[in-house]
Amino acid sequence: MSAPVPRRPRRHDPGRRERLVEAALGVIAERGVAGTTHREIARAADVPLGSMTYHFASLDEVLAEAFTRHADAVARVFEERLSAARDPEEAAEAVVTLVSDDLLGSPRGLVLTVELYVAAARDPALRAVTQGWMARSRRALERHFDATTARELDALIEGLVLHSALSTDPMSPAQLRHAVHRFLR
Amino acid sequence: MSAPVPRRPRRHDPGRRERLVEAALGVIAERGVAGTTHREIARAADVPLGSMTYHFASLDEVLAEAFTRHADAVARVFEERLSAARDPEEAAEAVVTLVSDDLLGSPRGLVLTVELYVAAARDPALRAVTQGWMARSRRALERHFDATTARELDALIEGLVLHSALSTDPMSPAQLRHAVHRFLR
DNA sequence: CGGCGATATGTACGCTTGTACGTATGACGC
DNA sequence: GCGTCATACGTACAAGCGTACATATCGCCG
Repeated sequence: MSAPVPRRPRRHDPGRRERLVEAALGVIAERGVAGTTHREIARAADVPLGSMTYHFASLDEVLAEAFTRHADAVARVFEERLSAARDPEEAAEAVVTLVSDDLLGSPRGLVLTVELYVAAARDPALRAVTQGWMARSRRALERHFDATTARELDALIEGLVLHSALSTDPMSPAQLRHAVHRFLR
Repeated sequence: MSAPVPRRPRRHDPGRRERLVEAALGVIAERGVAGTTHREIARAADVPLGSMTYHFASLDEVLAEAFTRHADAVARVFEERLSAARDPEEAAEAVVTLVSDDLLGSPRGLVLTVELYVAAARDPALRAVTQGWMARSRRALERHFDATTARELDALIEGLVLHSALSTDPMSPAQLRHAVHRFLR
């Protein structure tokens, strides 16, 4: 009785490329860019190694697409929250929700963002991604605030998120609200 | 006539361990943690590969010491600038100088900091480093501001630095001053 | 329904990595 | 002076990497 070798039955998997990009994001969040390899992504998506080289020209290409997807997702939430606000007061509250719920809600997005920053420091293509993302955030804020305020507020958001993430005791929503209102007062 | 093989004459190099840690920081800044290897550090410090395994138990140990050194250096400057200020007005100006000159002055320190953040996300030992650093910064700010203000201001500084670093057009000292004073007003 | 081109798969190769370890050497205490 | 031991050095090795490529498979169009 030979061992029942589990031959891989998988075939005809449309959208596999997208699933691979998604799997790559998961691996980056869990192991970091440093621990993100063709083999690790393939394992996460349950596809053979060869599938990676078929769908992507290089590992850098996978990373670029994954980070682009991440930035786009975060920017979209940012825009939705802010476009739902009807006045500066609601906009301020939207920012608080954004930080405490969306950005600090799960460690995953946070880790991905910092990983992107590091990667962007050395890859011009990724720097374009971060810059486009920053521009979208600022534009969303400018629906409610003047350009200078928008830029400064965007920086404050960044700082609040990062600081809370690194801290042993993250700032509570009330503390975040206090900081935002103090700045906008 | 045999080729004059350049035998390595180096011997008896007290303080080599420290030089290696310093060299590691240079490599991290230039190639990132991902590109930081025993061989790369050894090359940067002009020592043989074997010297690495003699002085350090593992590569992680080198990274930990290097990042600790970096955090300490930045925190020290932070403390010096703020302890030199005599009143909140001077303290505010010290913060502006800190951000525009010390933190944004050279890309090196900035890259090292973000690399540290990423590494700390996965290494508890490094998280202790970032937390100790943050505590020192806050304590320095508390010489001039109440605890809440200190914490919020610290976050704002973080955001201003990161945002300027990622942006195509970094904020000018005047713009930074505007943001700081607006928050403290 | 037949074949062909896009997609999927397994494997091999050359390279770099972290680390271990045997040997060499010279500074320093006696 | 001399022996000893911390320090320094060169090299070897197994593991894991990105990537290339020959082969297999099957949806789709004629």
